Amino acid sequence: MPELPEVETMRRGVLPTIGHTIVSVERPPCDRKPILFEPTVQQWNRRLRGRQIHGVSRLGKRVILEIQRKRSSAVGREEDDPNGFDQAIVFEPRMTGLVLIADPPGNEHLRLRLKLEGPQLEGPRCDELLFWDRRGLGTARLLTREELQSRVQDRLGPDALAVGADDLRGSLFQSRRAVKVSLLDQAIVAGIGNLYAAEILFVAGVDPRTRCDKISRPQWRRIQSAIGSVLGDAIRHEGSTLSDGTYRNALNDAGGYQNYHRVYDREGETCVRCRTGIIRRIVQAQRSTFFCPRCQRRSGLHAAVREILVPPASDQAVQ
DNA sequence: CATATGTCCTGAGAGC
DNA sequence: TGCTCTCAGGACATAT
Repeated sequence: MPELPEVETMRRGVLPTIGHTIVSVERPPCDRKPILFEPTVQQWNRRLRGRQIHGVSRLGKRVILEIQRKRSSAVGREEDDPNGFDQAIVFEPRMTGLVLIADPPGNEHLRLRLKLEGPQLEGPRCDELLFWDRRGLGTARLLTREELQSRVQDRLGPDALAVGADDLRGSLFQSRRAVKVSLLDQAIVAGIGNLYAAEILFVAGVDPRTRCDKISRPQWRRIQSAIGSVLGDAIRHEGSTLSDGTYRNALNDAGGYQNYHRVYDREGETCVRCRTGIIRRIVQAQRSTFFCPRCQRRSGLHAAVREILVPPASDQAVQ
């Protein structure tokens, strides 16, 4: 389920396509229902043929291919304008979508192929860029720069890697929703999904059921700090490939952060921090939430402080 | 207005 | 073994 770390890893993986020219756009035949794709493939070709990829960015959980603007030269010929982009391809992987420059996991479920040409420098081959999506909940859209602003950027809160504790508190201090549900709201903060919300609140030592209007300033600071550390670690490990094996980076390699999950999908296991609590699974807004009832409490002292008062069995103590 | 629920999709796994 | 059923959760539509 690509969330910020997975999408950021995809983004980095397709950076080598920058400077390449789009030769054609194809929608491979697919037995299944086609993904949401707009406008038509003819429009994609008309608007993209001969254009260069100017940059690759990320907005929340979307990968953005920036398409270089054309400008008219003195003699009236169109040429590439190195100063910007006027269109954007927006890939939204949702559950099982992948943006690839390597062969996809299978020939089935290939949704889009961009044929590219460009200077073949050292590094991975970039003669095509693919969008593959097993479940077909993902989307691929071609937007103008203005549409990217109004239809994507303006609807998102600050990026999770840049959000401040006061942003979070300011948006949520009157909200009665559970904090875990609010962290999934992309209009509050962009990039966090179900898996990382659980990991973040574990690191922050906050009970996921806590109402936002009951969260203290120090707790917001710990949540903000945990957002940065958890997502940063996950990016360093190139995201999480769960047991279904779906998530892959742009070269079709699995991520590694699943080996570091502390609570996600660990119901019934002993908490890795206190070595006493048993990880619980509850359902919030129709999604699984995992947490340690001992380390994550709605009120009272932060777990790190409690450890001083009530030390858990630690490795040092055993030694 | 804020918050909650329903919807889409495929394939893995459970249970019989 | 082979069938049916449930579940996973992104974002958005619709309901309360």
